[in-house]
Amino acid sequence: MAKIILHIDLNQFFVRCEEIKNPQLIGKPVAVGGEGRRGIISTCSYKAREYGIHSGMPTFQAKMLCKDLIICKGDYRYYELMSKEFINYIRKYTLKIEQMSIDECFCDFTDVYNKFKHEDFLKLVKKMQDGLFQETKLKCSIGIAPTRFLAKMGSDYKKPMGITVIRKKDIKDILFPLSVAKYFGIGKKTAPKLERAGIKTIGDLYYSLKSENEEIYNFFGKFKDDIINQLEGNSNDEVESSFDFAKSIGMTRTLDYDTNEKTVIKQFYIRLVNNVIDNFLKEDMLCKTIQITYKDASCETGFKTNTVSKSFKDYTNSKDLIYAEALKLFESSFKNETIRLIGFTLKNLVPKHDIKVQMTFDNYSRHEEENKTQLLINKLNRETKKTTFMRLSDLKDNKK
DNA sequence: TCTGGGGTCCTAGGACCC
DNA sequence: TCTGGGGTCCTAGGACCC
Repeated sequence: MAKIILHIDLNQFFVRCEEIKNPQLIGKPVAVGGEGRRGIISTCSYKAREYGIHSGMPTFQAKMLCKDLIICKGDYRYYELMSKEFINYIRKYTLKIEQMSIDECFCDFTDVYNKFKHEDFLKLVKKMQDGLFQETKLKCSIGIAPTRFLAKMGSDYKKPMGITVIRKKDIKDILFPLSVAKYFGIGKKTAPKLERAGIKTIGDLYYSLKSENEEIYNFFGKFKDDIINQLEGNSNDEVESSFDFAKSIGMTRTLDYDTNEKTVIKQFYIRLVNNVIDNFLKEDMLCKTIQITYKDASCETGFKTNTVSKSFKDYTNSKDLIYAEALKLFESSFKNETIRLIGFTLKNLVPKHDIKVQMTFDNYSRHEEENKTQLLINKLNRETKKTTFMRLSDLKDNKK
């Protein structure tokens, strides 16, 4: 029997958190974002959207559109606490929850559904939505569907406080008329290309793939079947209520002013490296790769981002090793360009518990090449882990 | 005043091993 | 002389999402 998957999406979450903290903000043009010279809007209230403000817009531009715009700096610790309240509330209904980001999750409601008739089930979902609001003051939109993809598209369909059911037979009516840019996974680079090729709606996309339109077919390569499956309601429907480990930890920061002064950039970089290593060490993980990100200040190249990376021979959590290699990589990669942004990321992370390590990392300062790690990657015991950890992870729909 | 920052996944070319 | 082919890892870059 088909599954009943819910996707629950908190409406304008950061702004809503600010409104809960300070109800005087309700109904006003409010945005959460950076206030500095190079700040941008992260989220904004529906009132602010009436002025044409949207996320990703530079703050100064948003202020030009609405001079009364209230900018909140953003309190991410507080948002994380609210996010935990959200998940804890949903747990009253099911434990099959997969948190996708700070403000959204998938739930498998198949068992819940089986206890109710269809009509009663919708009432139950409505009750859950209202209950969340009463208990936490958070608003959410809910998509109900037999697959994750359709549930995700459903929660996006009607906001705020929407509930949208997309059964297989509803796909043509609900999704096909939508702009192709609404398709989850098609972003601002791909959508214009498709539109130029005459693919304007999700329906156009589906029929062109089905008719084996060669241009579109080649464009999507191996994903064409995934898209067809998603649009026929046959894609992945497993909700994995598992602990999802981060695969990378990093920080990037935009400088207040572009510069090519090596001493300034290096100082800035060292602060980033230290912060990233500190965050990493809290996670009980090992890493294998370090990466530096540079955003070139030259406008002609359109803020081109360059990365350089280096992998260690073995997984490590040695602060000394990572720090020393981070400096080396900087020295070998920085070419006196004018820099707008710089970042440092640790990649290829694995949980320490999953690896049996004979570590001699402490010897690093004596002889770095002597580090010998013997790794045995064990299969995660996913069942015993809880889903409270908040990490972005990806939708499994595209994975086959 | 002039476009952030946290991530994930995929791809392609080259190196290297067998 | 000439130079296969599979597999894996590393590196860099691109697209996308929240």
